[in-house]
Amino acid sequence: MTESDTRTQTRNPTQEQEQKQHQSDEDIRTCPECDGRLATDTEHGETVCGDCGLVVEEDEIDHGPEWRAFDSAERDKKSRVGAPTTNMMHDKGLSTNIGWQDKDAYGRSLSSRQREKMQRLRTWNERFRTRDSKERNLKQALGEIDRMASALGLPENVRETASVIYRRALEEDLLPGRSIEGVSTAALYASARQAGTPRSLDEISRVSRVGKMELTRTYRYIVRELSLEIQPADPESYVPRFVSQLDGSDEAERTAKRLLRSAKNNGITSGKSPVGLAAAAVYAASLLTNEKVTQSEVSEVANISEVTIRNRYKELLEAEESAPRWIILELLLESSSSQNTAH
DNA sequence: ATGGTTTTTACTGCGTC
DNA sequence: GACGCGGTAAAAACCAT
Repeated sequence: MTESDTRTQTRNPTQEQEQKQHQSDEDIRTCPECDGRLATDTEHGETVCGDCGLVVEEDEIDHGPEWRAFDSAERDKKSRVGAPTTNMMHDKGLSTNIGWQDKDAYGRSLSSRQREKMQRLRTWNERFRTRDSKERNLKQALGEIDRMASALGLPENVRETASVIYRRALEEDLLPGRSIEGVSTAALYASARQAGTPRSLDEISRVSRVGKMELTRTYRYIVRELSLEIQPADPESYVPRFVSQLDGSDEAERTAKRLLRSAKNNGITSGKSPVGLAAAAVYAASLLTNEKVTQSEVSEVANISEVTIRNRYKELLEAEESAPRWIILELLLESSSSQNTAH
């Protein structure tokens, strides 16, 4: 029972109930030495004689987990030892949480007296939990981040970093004068870019309650004040999403990425919008792989005008033709790579 | 605020199905 | 004739200064 002892939470009464039952299910065999009753000691994984203390069997329990995991993410998912702390909850999930069901640890209903008591505890616990304005602020912001992230299909780690960024903004008193929505949106935008799964400003502001203007202002502010290091979005990171939205093949995806790489090496990408480049690459790739996709379809999923796609994709194809010179250019660029966004 | 750059809007012409 | 595509000019948006 060490596992449940370390927990302060009583989130899952039924599981512990099962464990109890399992434990009382003892062997009733007799000792080979003195015929005394044998007892199973589940704590140490031994079967011992109750009379003479002879250990009949030992190490019969595998103390390791009964599951297997092949990477750390899987391990996180399967391990149920302790509650993981998470930045997605305003108190990192460490505060006491009183269940809403009026049941005790064994799943039995409480008496009405107990119920009243628990209700009072719940009230007070909630008041302490979200005591000051910062906590309440954070709570709302994290809810907002969560909502937007799911609307955009962003993975959990992005939400986590967004939470961290927001938390930092809060700690550095960056909030006054700015809306909670604005800052949470900016935090999400920043973390999505940091994680290499960027969403364009348009996409973000579509699910956010704040307009694009406020978002960009807040975003810039946050990035500056927290000195976050966010590189300009890599066009390639948009490609997989666009290709899949257009039902393109892996072949097309690879081709698009190759085009972008050669374009980058030719130095024609600087100053151009990454989304536009990605869209153009996807379109160009669809031509090269004979997968019919129209410009308007690409412009639809990428939210980029057809004109931009036209302009970019021509440049991409030209760059591809002068491919052999990449290597030289690459070397030249790398020696003076400090300013590849110069303009 | 300003100037330079990029993107968008709107419109037109051309070829094909 | 609708559609996909290409081009252009002017407006709008963006960015560093």
